Amino acid sequence: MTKRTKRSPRSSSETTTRAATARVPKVASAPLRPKPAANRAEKSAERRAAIVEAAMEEFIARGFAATRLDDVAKRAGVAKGTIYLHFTDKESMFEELIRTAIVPLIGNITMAPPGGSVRETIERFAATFIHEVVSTRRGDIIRLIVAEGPRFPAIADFYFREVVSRGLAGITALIQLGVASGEIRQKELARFPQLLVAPAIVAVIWQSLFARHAPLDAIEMFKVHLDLIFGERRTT
Amino acid sequence: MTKRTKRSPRSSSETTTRAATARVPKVASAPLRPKPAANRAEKSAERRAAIVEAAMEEFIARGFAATRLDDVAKRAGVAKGTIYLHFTDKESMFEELIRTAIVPLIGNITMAPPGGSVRETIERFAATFIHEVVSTRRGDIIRLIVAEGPRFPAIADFYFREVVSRGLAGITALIQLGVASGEIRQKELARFPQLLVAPAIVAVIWQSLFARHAPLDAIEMFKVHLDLIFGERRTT
DNA sequence: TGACAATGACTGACCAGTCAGTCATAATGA
DNA sequence: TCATTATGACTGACTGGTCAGTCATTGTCA
Repeated sequence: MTKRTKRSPRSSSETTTRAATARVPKVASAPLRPKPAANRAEKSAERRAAIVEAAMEEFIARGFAATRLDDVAKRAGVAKGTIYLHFTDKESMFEELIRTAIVPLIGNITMAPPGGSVRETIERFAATFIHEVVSTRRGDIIRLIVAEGPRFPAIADFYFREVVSRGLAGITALIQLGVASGEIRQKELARFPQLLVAPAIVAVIWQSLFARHAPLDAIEMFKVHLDLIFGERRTT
Repeated sequence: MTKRTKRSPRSSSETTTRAATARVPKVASAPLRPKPAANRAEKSAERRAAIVEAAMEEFIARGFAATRLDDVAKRAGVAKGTIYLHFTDKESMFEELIRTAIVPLIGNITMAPPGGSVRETIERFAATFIHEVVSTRRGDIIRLIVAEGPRFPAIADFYFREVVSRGLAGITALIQLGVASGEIRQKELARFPQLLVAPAIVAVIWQSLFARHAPLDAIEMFKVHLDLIFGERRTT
């Protein structure tokens, strides 16, 4: 019921921990040293980070229902009980994980440096997305949301509010900019910003399911897609 | 191990079954009456169909791991043991379900009447797809494949072989036709047929996750998408 | 009546969540 | 500075419940 209100981990110095095992400086008064990483709070934060990392891995590999917390604990190098010091239960753990995993995406997405043409902006954005999401484990998180969303309305809601609606709003603005400047012919595109990102979504899914059957050059595909919207690309 | 090879259910008269409980006519010779459905084979087929139907429902709602066969049995109006007369175990049941659920899709997809322009053909095809898949439970099956695919390589493989590669091949052919006839400007599109279907995939996902937040007119979206490919549509 | 289909109580493995006990670290005081 | 006490993070054996799969019994058709 009552959620623990640990603050999220700030520092994450992993290697130093082992190095400092032998002796712990007894600076009783000053909490001025964030680096050496050996006091209680920091260790706890590190463990939490390890749990989060391990849980992410397991959830991605097996889905929510099939993931065993015993396995998560083992992977994190921690006893099962420890998990419950950081999370109330499996379900809220899952939800919290998805939430925190998504947040950094928003940061990257919303910052859209307005330099250059609309096409350039979108191209840059798409390259970032493909590089940071499609080709990494974050893509799996998106797949995870698609997979578990219907069973976790809270997650679907959160994702819609924080990512989808904002992202689409930003893209709509970009499209309108492009229409105004004459770069984009098709005015109707602004009504369906989903069309612009659709290839990226498909790339994520393809990556998870079919990459080993037929690899897909997401960047190149997206360029062709942009050619459809902006007209033939000049040969680079 | 050994798969049972019952043929798929043909007749499905559900209400009549209950109505006919009291007395069963003894027409031993003539199998000319498909409706009353009371001999052994037919009853068995009906039960199997009920199980398949119920299992589909449960798997879509909960995913593979979280689905209880007790619930499937209850929903199908059957004892749990009966399920094991038709399927070896939960896993092979799931795989077989997905396979048989997908087959009808192929039928609908491959039949592409070549009348009219390429755009018309694609438009007709898309309308069918959206009507038959996006707006129905078959869309959920696609989502289910996305969700469970990584854990069931056999399913991902099957799906790629039987649906994705064939579908994309057909679409590639259509695109090349369009390029040859001058309807499609962008030759490169043939390299990424995924681009043509991407909006449909996105529509499926949107439907499952976000429809209640923001309904999406898939048909209209697809038309705008085709306008990008074929040029502005003439006002109907 | 014989053959086969259907049943559902039962088994055993599995797993989320608990909690009494341990021990490294922090606090206190002399 | 060192000894003593207090703290609370961490552990992992344990519990209660769940559920896939089985099989002896019962029902039904030909």
